[in-house]
Amino acid sequence: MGILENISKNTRTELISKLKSSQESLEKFRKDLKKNPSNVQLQTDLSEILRKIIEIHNYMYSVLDAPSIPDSEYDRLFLELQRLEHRYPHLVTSHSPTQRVGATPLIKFSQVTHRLPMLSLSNEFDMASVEAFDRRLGEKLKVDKIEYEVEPKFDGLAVSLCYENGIFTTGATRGDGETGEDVTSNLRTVKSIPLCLRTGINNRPTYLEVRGEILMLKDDFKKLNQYQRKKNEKVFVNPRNAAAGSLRQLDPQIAATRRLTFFAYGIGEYKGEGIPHDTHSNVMRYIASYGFPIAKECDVVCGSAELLIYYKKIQDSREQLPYDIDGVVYKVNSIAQQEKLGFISRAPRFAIAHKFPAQEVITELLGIDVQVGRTGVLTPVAKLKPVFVGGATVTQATLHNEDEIKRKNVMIGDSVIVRRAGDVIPEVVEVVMERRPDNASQFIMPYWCPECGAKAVRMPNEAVVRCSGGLLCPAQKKQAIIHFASRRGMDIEGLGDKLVDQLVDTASIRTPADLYLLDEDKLISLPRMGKKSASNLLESLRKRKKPTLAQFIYALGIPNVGVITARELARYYGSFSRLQEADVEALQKIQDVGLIVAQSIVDFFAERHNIDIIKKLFSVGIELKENIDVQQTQSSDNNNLITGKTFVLTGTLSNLSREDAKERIENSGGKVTGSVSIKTNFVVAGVDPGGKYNKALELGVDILNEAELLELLQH
DNA sequence: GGGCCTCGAGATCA
DNA sequence: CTCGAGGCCC
Repeated sequence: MGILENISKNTRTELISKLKSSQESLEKFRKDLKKNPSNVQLQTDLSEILRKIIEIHNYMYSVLDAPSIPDSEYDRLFLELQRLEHRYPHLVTSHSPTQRVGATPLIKFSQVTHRLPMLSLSNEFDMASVEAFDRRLGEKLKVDKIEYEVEPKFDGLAVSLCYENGIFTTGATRGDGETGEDVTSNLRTVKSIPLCLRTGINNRPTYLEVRGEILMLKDDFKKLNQYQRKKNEKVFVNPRNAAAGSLRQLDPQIAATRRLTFFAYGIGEYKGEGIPHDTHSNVMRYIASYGFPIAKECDVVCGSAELLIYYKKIQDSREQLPYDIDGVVYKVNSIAQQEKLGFISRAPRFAIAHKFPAQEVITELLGIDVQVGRTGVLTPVAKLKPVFVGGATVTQATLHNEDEIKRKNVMIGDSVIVRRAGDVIPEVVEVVMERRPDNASQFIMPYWCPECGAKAVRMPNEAVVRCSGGLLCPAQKKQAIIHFASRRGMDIEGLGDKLVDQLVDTASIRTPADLYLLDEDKLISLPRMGKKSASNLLESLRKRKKPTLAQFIYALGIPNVGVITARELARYYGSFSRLQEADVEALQKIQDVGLIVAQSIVDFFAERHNIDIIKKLFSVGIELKENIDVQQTQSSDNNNLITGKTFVLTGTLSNLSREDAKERIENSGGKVTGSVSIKTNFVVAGVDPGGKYNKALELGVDILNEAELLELLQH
C-alpha cells in the first residue's frame, strides 16, 4: 500500500549504515584536528562530516519521523558544528544546518515570477462528478481504465522551492499562480525542507523546482496555541491560518519558533538528467529519494471505483491524520496521458480535487442588507448571528438575488443552516422551518438603490435587480475605481476601498483618471493620511503608469470581461485601438467570446462617458505595452508549453523558414526575440547555429532542435 | 468571506 | 501603544 512502500524502511537502514561509517571518520577528524588545530583541510573535513551527519539525523527525524538518536545527542552535534563554524567562519556554507535561521529580518518580501505557473485544481464535491471526470478522460484518451496517482489534499499553503545545482536557493508562495512572494528565509527554517538535495553529485539536476504544501501539524498547532495563551498573546483559529501567518513573518527568528512542515506533491521546471518521464508516481518516488517528505497516504489506483474507495478511506482516517486535509487529489499517473489531456485556462485537465463535504451549522438570520456591486447589481446579503463553521467565524453570506430568497423561502428572523468548506464562500443552505418564529418578516427587494436613490430595475429576462444610476451612483463609481486599481488591473498599491470612499466623498476624484491628478497636499488633508502614506500612494500610481494591454482592458471594468477574457482580447488584437473598433461579429470570432461578452464590449465603447475616461487616462500619461505586430489569430487553446514563452531562433531550419517558424510560435502564444537572455525560455537551433547557441549553453537555456519545436507546436 | 501580518497614523504618556 | 487599512492566503 502506498507509493512509498518500503522506500522509507530501506532508506532508514541505508542511512543507519551510512551513519556508522561517518561516525568513524568523525572521530578520526576530531582527533587529528586536536593534534593539528591549524590544518585547514582537517577543519573543512570535520565541518563537512558534521553537516552530513546532522542532516541525516534531521532527515530521519523530520521526514522519516523515525529518529535514531536522542535529541540531546543531536543538540551536542549541532553545537559542535556551530562552535567550529564560529571559530573558522570560512567554513560556513549557505546550506549548513546552522544557517536555517537567518539573522536579520526582512524589510519586505520581494516578488518572484514562477518559471512555470502554479496552477490550481478544479474542485468536485460529489461522486457523480468524479465518475464524470473519469469517463470524460477515458473517452479522450480512448482507454478503458485510467491509472491515477492519488493523495490527500493538504489544507495549507502551496509553495515552490528552487534548487540550483542541488542547493535550495529560492522558495516562493503561490501568489496568483504567475508571481508569488519570496519567503526563502522563512522556508529555510522548516526542518523537513532539505537545504541540499540528498542524493550524490552524479545525477543531480542543475535546476529543480519542487512544489508542495506548507502546513502546521495538528499537534504543533495545539502546542503553539498553548504557548500563545500562556504568554497572553492571541491564539490562532486553525492550523492553516497559523501556518500562513508564520510564513508571512518578516522576521525568520519568529518563523523558526513556529514549527512548520512541508510535503511535496510535484515538480515544476527542471533541467538535467534523471527525472522520470513516465509516471507521476515515479516523479514522487524520485523527489522522495532527494529527501523531500511525501505523504504516506499517496497511492496509485485504477478506474473511478477505486478513486471512490480511496476517497472513503481517507475520509474515514481524516481525524487520525497528523494534519488537516480538505479532500483528496486525483492525478492521471501517466505523464504521456497528462500531456495529451492538457489544460483548460489555469487548471490541468488531468487532475481534480475531490473535496470533503462542507461543514454545516444552524444559526440565526438577523437581517438582510442590500449591497451595490460594480455593475450596479443589488445583492441581498444575509447578516448572521456569528457562528464558527469550517474553521472560521461566519457573520454574513450572500443570498445572490430575489429569486434565490424566494426559492429558499428565507425570512428575517429565521434559523438557517449555514455551510462553509475551507476556501468556499459561506452559503445559506436552507431554512429550518420548525424553528420559524411568529415575528419572522418577509424581505422586500428595495425599489430604489440604497446608495444613490436611483430607481432599481429588473430587466425582463434577468435574475438581478440593477441600480439605474450608472456611474453617477457613488457606489458604482467607487467600485469602478477600486476595480481599476486592483492587483490584476493597474495594480496600484495603497489604494483600498476606504481610501476610495474618502476620495469620492470629498469629490477629490470622480473617475479612475482623476487618480493621476492627485497631489500630496490634497491627500494629506484627508483623515488618517500622513505624509508617508501619501507619497507611497503617489509613487505607486506613478510606477504603474505603463500597464500591459491586458491589464488595462481588465482595469476598465467592462461588464463580463474578467482577467482571462481581457488577456485573450489583448492577445488577439494586440492594440487598444483595434479592440475599440471591433464590432460584435468580429469579437465573436475569439475563442470563448459569445454574443453576450461581445455585446458588452461594444456597448461599453459606445458609451460616451467611458470614451471620455479612456481619453483622459491617456492624456494623464497612461502608456500601454501593446504588441501591435500580433496578427488577429485564433487562440490555440492554451498551448501551455508555448503560451507566454520566449523563443530565439538560430541556424537554418530544414522544413520551416525563419518566418514560418516565427509565425507558428506566435500563433501558439509564444514570442520570438532576437537575442538570448536569461528571460529566454527556448533556443531553437537549426543547422549551423550562431553564437546564440553558445550563449544558450552558458545561460542554461533549453535548446530545441527542429523536430522538438514541431512537436511542441503540435500540442 | 474570513484570518493573518505589516505598516502608518494618531493617541497617550513621559 | 492601539487601531484601521491594505495585502495576501485559502
